[in-house]
Amino acid sequence: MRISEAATISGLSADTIRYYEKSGLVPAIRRGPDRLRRFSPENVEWLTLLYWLRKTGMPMKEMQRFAELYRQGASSIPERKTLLLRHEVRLRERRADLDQCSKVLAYKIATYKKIEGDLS
Amino acid sequence: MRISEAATISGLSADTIRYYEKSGLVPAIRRGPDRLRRFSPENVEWLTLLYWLRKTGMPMKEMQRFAELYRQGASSIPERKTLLLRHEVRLRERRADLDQCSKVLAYKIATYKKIEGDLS
DNA sequence: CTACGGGTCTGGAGTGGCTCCACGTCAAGG
DNA sequence: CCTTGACGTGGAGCCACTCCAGACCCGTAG
Repeated sequence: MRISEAATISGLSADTIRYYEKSGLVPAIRRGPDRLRRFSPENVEWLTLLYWLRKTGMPMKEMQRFAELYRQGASSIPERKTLLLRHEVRLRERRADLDQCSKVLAYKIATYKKIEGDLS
Repeated sequence: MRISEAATISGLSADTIRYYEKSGLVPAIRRGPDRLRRFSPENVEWLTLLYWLRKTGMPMKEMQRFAELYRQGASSIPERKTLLLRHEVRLRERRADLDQCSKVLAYKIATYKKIEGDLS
């Protein structure tokens, strides 16, 4: 499959995929005889994973490390697992941020409503 | 109060506060006779709000609009409220992203565990 | 055969939102 | 009087994209 299809499936843009490849985040994208990229299902699965990791705040350096481990094969699985577990911690932190922000907003909106009530 | 204290209380860095002021996100920061910024409690409350909005993904353009409305006084309160309500929608979307990512991670980690089990 | 439209390539510039730094000023303390 | 430390400004640097120009290739229509 070619880049546009890989983009729609993974959620990343074609530009971002190329950028990720250049930055070493995507191991082993082959090229066809036409020099165009060909994406295997594993490639697309990998990109989809990157999509979610990035979207939830994993920095590129960490994704680079992750890709490096991936290239090293099955022996790196324990370390890959710890990396993902650390990301789960980040998810929890982000959820706490969202909750905190919800509270702040609820308070603000309530005071706005009160002011509106006072004015009318 | 001066910038470093405002920074620790609001959660923003002094650099970011100066940057926000320059970008028109913080109305009416006075200066003392020493030309240093003096932050009122309302200033700090405002900065804290900005901190949470930014941290949860409100773009600067929207915060600029918000600040503009704030400068227009109480008559802009309905529009400020809708702006915050729209941000609440964004919070829900982000929570959904985190949940989705959690699922992806859980699946990945489970397959890693399975592979580790198979190897040993 | 040629023209053209569409998808892809590369390299490079531009953007958003900070972050860091050099250099200068000023007030308080030793 | 001299140093120290918080603050000021202007500008460079950084991350993670995003957009664009210009070239290439393929298929289809005229």
